[in-house]
Amino acid sequence: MKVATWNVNSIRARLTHVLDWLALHRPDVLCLQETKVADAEFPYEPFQSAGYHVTHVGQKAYNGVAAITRAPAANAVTAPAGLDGEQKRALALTVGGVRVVNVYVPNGERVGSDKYELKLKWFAALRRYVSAELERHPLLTVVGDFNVAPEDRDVHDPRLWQNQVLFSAPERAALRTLLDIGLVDVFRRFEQPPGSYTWWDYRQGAFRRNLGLRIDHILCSQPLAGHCRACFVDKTPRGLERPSDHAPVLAEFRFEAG
DNA sequence: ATGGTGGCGCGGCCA
Repeated sequence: MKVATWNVNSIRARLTHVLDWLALHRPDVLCLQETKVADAEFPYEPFQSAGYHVTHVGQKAYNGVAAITRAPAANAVTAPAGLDGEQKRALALTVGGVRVVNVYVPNGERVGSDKYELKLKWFAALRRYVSAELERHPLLTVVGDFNVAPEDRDVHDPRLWQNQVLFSAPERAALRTLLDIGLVDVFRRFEQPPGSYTWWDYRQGAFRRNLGLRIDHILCSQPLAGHCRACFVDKTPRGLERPSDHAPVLAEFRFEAG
């Protein structure tokens, strides 16, 4: 089973990139963030033609999350408790026996701003929601754009980024609370190239210079993490014409028979 | 340099 996450920064602007990537990797579930469309404007048809089902919760111009699944999803929740505000940033569903929570955590603007405080509150609500989900679903993954780099090695220049939004200590502590309740960052279960990032600013040739941060994650419950056989960032789409500023992250799981 | 690039949607917000 393959699970992927990708902040596409507009599904309409990135439709060809996403369809090409889907055809190449054939994930069982691809979670998207920043679709930037209301539900009625989502381009369902091309995904259905590719043999996929779409669960989407979005709004005009901002935010929006989707799960693209090979099998029909079960028990989809598009307004998770505590994460159900005007901003469409979370959904949950079950596919292939795995509970998948797809999140687009608020960016936080800058340390100390109102949006920063909202981001920390959002993390607290996410922790509460995931704790409840874990009790019902031992095989659970929380994926998406968390807008936080966990460690020094996830930032091209940790000294430059210390106390900055996306890497401040309170944000990292908030992300860590998800690990404290039992989730595992499966990316670090495997050997990775140094300088592995998932987001590069559009400005000043950041991608070409690999000035990035690892802020998109696949966090798994311990029972599910035990089945994880690979996890990697695919930088390829970030190098295409008119790319998203994020690259997709993909994890592969094996469930032995019997 | 309080900049810079990009999406949405057509001025300014958001990232």
